[in-house]
Amino acid sequence: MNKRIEKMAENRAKLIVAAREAFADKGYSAASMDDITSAVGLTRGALYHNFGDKRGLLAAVVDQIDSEMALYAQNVGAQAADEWEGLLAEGTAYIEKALEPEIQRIVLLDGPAVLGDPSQWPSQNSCLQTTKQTVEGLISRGTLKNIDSEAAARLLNGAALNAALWVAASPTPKDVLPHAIEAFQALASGLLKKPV
Amino acid sequence: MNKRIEKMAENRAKLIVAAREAFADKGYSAASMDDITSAVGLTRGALYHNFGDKRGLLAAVVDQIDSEMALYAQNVGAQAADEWEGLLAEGTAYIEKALEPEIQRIVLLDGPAVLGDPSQWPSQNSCLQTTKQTVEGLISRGTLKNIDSEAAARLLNGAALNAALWVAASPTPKDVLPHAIEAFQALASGLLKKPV
DNA sequence: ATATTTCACATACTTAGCGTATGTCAACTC
DNA sequence: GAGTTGACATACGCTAAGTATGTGAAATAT
Repeated sequence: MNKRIEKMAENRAKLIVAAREAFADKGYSAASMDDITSAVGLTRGALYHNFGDKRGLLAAVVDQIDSEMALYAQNVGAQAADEWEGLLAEGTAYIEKALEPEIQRIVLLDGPAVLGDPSQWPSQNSCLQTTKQTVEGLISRGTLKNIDSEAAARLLNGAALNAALWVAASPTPKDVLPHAIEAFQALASGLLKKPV
Repeated sequence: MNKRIEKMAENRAKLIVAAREAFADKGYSAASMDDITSAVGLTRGALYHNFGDKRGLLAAVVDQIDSEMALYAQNVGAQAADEWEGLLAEGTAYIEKALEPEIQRIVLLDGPAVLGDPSQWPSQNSCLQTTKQTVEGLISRGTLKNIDSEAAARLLNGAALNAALWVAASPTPKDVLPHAIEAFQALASGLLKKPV
């Protein structure tokens, strides 16, 4: 029973997949809603019914990607030797993830422009929450200086984000990436109470 | 003589002013070119002749703002006691500048989304160049660790930028700003060879 | 089991705004 | 002062977002 809500969820998922592809490929504004819907055998009617408007669709896509990234970052962080290494690992993982064109285009470029500041997103930017928690743990354990955890998390993410943009846009990403990671870890070490 | 190029420069300037206002107010995509031109008694013909397309207009606006910011940052940095203090001062100046809605909307949100990575802009992001030079000076003097100067500059700017976005979006910017600045300075100190 | 309602989605239409092709008149050239 | 250039205006087409309305299958009621 309830074949309708089942079908609806299925269509929503299909639309998000199609939108994700189109947004990544052409960018938000150049991606047409007719193309997205017809790619999965639906019409704009379905889109407006499910997501309200084009922004709503982008929000749904961003939310999905964001969740995936947070999950990934958490896994990477959990595998590190200690929590401090975990923070560094999370950061570099973030940089590497952000090298994917899809992430850049949708989450780092179009997302903020269309939806506004990431920290205000309904998805709450789960990625940010992850690092914030790690930072808090490290502060309470006396590893890090006693600074505002949200501030630290935001700046770390911002640094990593720009590092990724820079690396991706460079003609030789492979050569530049190590420099970016090195710089990131140097900056992060500024948060340590007792410098290495 | 040459009344024509004079008039043209004047019109260009007027259009940039109008565009700057419209972009800051409504955002890039919502700002209509008809509105911009009619606001200064011209038509879209003038706009397309001078800037090629809408993107070209945004590029011109961004270029102007960027130059202003670089000039400001340099002045602030030059007034500091030493070069290290100058770097910190530049960073906080950047954060404070980025609190202006105009800067945020045009340079930090719409700019990257429409024009792509800032470091590839024709204006070369003069602001970035300024910090890069400061960093190089500090490295050669042995104050900072020997890391890639461009990487350091990019990450510092990125951190500052996100700090500004965060502060501006917060319900109580005044209270949050000091935390942002504190975190920024902590991060920056990670670049120091001999920690304070 | 049939009638009724609901609602997920389709269809048709309106409108806004970018880009382009063409026109025009003042400013420079010869 | 006739010809040419070029900065800008005018007019048009086209794409694409949003909206209002239609439709048929699934859920519910009788």
